[in-house]
Amino acid sequence: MVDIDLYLGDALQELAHLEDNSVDLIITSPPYADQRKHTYGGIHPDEYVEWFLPISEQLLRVLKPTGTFILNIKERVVSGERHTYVLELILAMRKQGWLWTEEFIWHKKNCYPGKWPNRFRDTWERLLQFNKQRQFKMYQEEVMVPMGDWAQTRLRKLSETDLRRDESKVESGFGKNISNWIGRRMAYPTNVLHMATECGNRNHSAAFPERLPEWFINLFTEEGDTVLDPFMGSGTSIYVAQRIQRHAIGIDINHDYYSMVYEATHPKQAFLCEEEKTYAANNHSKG
Amino acid sequence: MVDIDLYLGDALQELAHLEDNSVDLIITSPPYADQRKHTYGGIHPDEYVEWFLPISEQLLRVLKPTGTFILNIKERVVSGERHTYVLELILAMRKQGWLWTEEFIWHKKNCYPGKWPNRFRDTWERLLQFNKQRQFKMYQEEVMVPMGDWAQTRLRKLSETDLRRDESKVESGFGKNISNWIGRRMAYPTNVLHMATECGNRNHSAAFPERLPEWFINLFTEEGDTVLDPFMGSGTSIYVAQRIQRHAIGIDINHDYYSMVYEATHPKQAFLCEEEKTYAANNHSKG
DNA sequence: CTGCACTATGAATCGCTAA
DNA sequence: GTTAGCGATTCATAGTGCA
Repeated sequence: MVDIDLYLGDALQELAHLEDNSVDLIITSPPYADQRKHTYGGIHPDEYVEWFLPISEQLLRVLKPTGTFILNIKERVVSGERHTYVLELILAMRKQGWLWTEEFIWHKKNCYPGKWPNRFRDTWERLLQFNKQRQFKMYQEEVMVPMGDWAQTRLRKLSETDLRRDESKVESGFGKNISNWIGRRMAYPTNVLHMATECGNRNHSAAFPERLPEWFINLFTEEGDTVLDPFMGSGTSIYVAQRIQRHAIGIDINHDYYSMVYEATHPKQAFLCEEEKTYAANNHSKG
Repeated sequence: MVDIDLYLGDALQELAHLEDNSVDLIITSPPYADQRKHTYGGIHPDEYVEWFLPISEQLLRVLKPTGTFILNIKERVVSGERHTYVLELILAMRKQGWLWTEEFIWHKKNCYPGKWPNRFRDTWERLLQFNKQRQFKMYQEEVMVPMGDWAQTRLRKLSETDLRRDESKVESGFGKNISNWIGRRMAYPTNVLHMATECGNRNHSAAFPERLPEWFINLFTEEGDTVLDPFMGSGTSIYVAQRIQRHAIGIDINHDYYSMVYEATHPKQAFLCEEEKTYAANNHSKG
């Protein structure tokens, strides 16, 4: 069984314990900005960038050159406006040395109902992808999705246009190198992720559903790679990382969260010491 | 029939002809950076903000205090990174006096295919909502969508094909026969819009499908209100505005586009002079 | 009018090579 | 060095025509 390292404490301080260039994937959902001063994790919107930059500097240090940082974030509405701290954060992180490679959209399908006089329900969040360099590890085949039904009839006989487009040098498009398409059942996904928010978890509200970190962990890491979540909360990404055989590192300042994740990820430790290989093999079908 | 004002020329110069506080809704899709070079000359990503700010200043001037500005835009990839001109534009427009009220996501279900070593297909674009003040006109009831339960049971009785065809209807409420759903259980939509790009239309490529401007025009204006598109292109928003009885103002620098939109929006002018009411009524089924 | 097959096409990006 | 051009790669949808 792969290791799990859990740290109880402030993200900035605990990150100092990690070595340079040691993490393959950072995926986290930091505490959202909050105007209430004294709630857990609440950072005032106007101070958000200032608060996060030292942390992202540490993250830049611990991430391998080929690694990826996925930041789940969404700006709050303040005084009827979307606050700009996320935009400013992206610009500031670029100055820090990060590359803003991509922005995925998480479309939350079963978002809670609600109505406001001049605003609809907010059913999406940003999943910002940052990298240290243009070349990074990505295992696209691990997250392929079934093609639409259209493919069955469509690929049986390519249309006139499909063939013509192949000949035409100007128009690019479907039909080039048709051999690639014979028997193709799966397609590459897009940068929009449709996932319902988790509602089955009774005891705690997870930041995101398991499928979300699972998707990114499969996309950006191999078995045995290291996944870091510096704001693990209820530990969804840590738990998923363990399940699919990644080395997980989790940090949280809240003792209840820390204990809960520790318990969940260290079940029957003594028993498993001798049986880890077997356990790991059997556990594969669980995903 | 409501008026249509078309201007042939540069957006910045033609906007000067419009009066202060005279427009209820601005909806436009300006040329993206380095895109559409043949018609708009192509704006370099690094100069995009600088190029757009004088235009947005004019837009701020002509928009009514209760009006809304919807800006359709997406940053392109430059050297493996998402360029930051859109983020910078939002920050700069706020300094200009705009409020960044909301960001809708347009999920383009049929995006262009493609595969790259470190990137998936880009299936979404931003629809930035800007306002002059916190209180603006919004007619939320005009864009309600059928609710889950009822839609599910109703659709289950339909054939496989119908089900597939109507999926978009259920998700987004942008179905054509939306009137059939009125009186059923309706819900307010979200800030994620699921719509395919237009694909059947030969001869001209529209920036967005008709249902997109239609949705925003219904949401932010009443009959007789004024809708402005300073980069009308093939005129989708102008045409829709006319169809649903809004006063439309369109600007484009390209003579072919101008002529095409003029022809399309001024059919059989002489005949219609006497029969405009009848024509308008009959024309409803055209959509 | 419905069901089905067929067709056209959409704001793309990367890496290599030539100038 | 720097840029510009071009080949290679890749899906999903709506409209049309016809039985």
